[in-house]
Amino acid sequence: MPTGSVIAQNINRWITEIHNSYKTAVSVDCVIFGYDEDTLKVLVSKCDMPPFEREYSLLGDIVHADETLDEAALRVLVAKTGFTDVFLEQVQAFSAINRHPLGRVITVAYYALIKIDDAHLAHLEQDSDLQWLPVEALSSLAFDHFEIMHICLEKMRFEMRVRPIGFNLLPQKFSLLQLQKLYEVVLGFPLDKRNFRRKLVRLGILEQLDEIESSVSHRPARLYSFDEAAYQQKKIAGFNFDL
Amino acid sequence: MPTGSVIAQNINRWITEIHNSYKTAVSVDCVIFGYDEDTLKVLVSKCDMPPFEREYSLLGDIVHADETLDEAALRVLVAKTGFTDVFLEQVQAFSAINRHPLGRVITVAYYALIKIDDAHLAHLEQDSDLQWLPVEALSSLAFDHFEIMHICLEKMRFEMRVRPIGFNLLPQKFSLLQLQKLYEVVLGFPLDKRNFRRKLVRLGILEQLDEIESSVSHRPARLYSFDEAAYQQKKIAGFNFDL
DNA sequence: CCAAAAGTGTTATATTTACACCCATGC
DNA sequence: GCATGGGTGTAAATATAACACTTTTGG
Repeated sequence: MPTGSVIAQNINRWITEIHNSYKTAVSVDCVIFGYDEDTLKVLVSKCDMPPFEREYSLLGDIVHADETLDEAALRVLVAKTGFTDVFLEQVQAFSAINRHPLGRVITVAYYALIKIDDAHLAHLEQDSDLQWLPVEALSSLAFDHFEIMHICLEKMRFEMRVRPIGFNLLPQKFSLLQLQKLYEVVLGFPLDKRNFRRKLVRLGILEQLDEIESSVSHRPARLYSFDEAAYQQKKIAGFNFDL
Repeated sequence: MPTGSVIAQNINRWITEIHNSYKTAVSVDCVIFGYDEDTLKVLVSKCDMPPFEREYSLLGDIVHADETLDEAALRVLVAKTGFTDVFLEQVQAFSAINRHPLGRVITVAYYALIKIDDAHLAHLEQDSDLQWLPVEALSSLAFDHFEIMHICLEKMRFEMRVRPIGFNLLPQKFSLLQLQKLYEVVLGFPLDKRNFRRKLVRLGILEQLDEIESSVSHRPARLYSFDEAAYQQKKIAGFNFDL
């Protein structure tokens, strides 16, 4: 059992160490994925910090004293995209000592999934520094953001197979082939149409709507929506997407 | 395209924000799992910081200016356990604003898997503040460490089913029933002996040794070891433990 | 000879895969 | 009427799950 003075000594050591570490800043960076034109895209911003003026960077910011990491990530997302209905998931911290040119900045990466729609695109028009770039087209980003993007992409791909998060990239109402195409694009391999449909329908987490596609120049597809309530019920019994 | 002065302005804003955020410290906390006496245990330390003097805490420390998070976690682990051969995996950051009584401390949690052996236990004797406690027996820890432990436990359980990490908790040489028992204890449900053996052997990641158990009062079991090289080869072709 | 764990195969069931044609709509 | 994607079923192969007895060793 430590005596009182040992305790006081330990606390002093801690206070000293915490003060010493006050030269480390903490930030969040968001890898914001969207799906548009059968392509997986990332929202990036022109970088205004040397030596990366010619590069794009992820959207991020320093974490404020009065907010958690989740709150900071959501703040960045809302500020830049105007969205509040986003799927946001912490991935991991990046801490290479010289990853930031202005000093020690440890960053915590998140990935976000958002539905790209016309309202959103209109909102973006007002910020000419922001751009949706196809994931496949990216080969470098400012700082260590390319590595961060890549790791978040892998995590997202993995989780896509295990949890029903893909719906966050699609409109509320979608056809089964839209969904299949999304999986094919994100996972990077083709899926059998009949097997895919059977599997998804039998999972029981899709709600079949009394609605069909309109203004398509072929037989219109049935529309579905994700049944969150049904998923929550099934999740408890151990559940796997398994594609 | 931002002009030079806009860039300078932006950089100044960043520098200011980084300085403002210098009131946040970053720490690592390690959830160190060991397997002993058919029980999953966590290594904890008597807490010397009010108001948690009656509690145990995880092993952690402030991250130094010249080390990454991984390095800090490894440093903590080596300092406390004397081990260098450890499996260490980042889990996630915890950032509740008042999680630490001495100020804002954002912590990054790791879990570690180590082989508890006699040399290790002897090393521990010298630090009477350290203890191996059965995971099942824990109901509270200092700070938010119980929540951290719980989340790390869930992540470890999950990864145990997908990657061959369980071997890090066993001696180099083990019998199939030792391995099965480990899985049963960690996952929390019984496994069929014959199916388990068939599955593991057919995975092709175990090396059968020319050695058997000694000094057991029953028929001695064949010993195996984990074949890291074989695993690395198979992993590429997409691999799943699948228990 | 007894206790204790080692070791071993088969069958039924469920899951996964592969595969091809007719249907409804807009132009 | 034609181009386009919508929608449907079956059979073979594979994986999983359930289950009981004989063997070997130490004491």
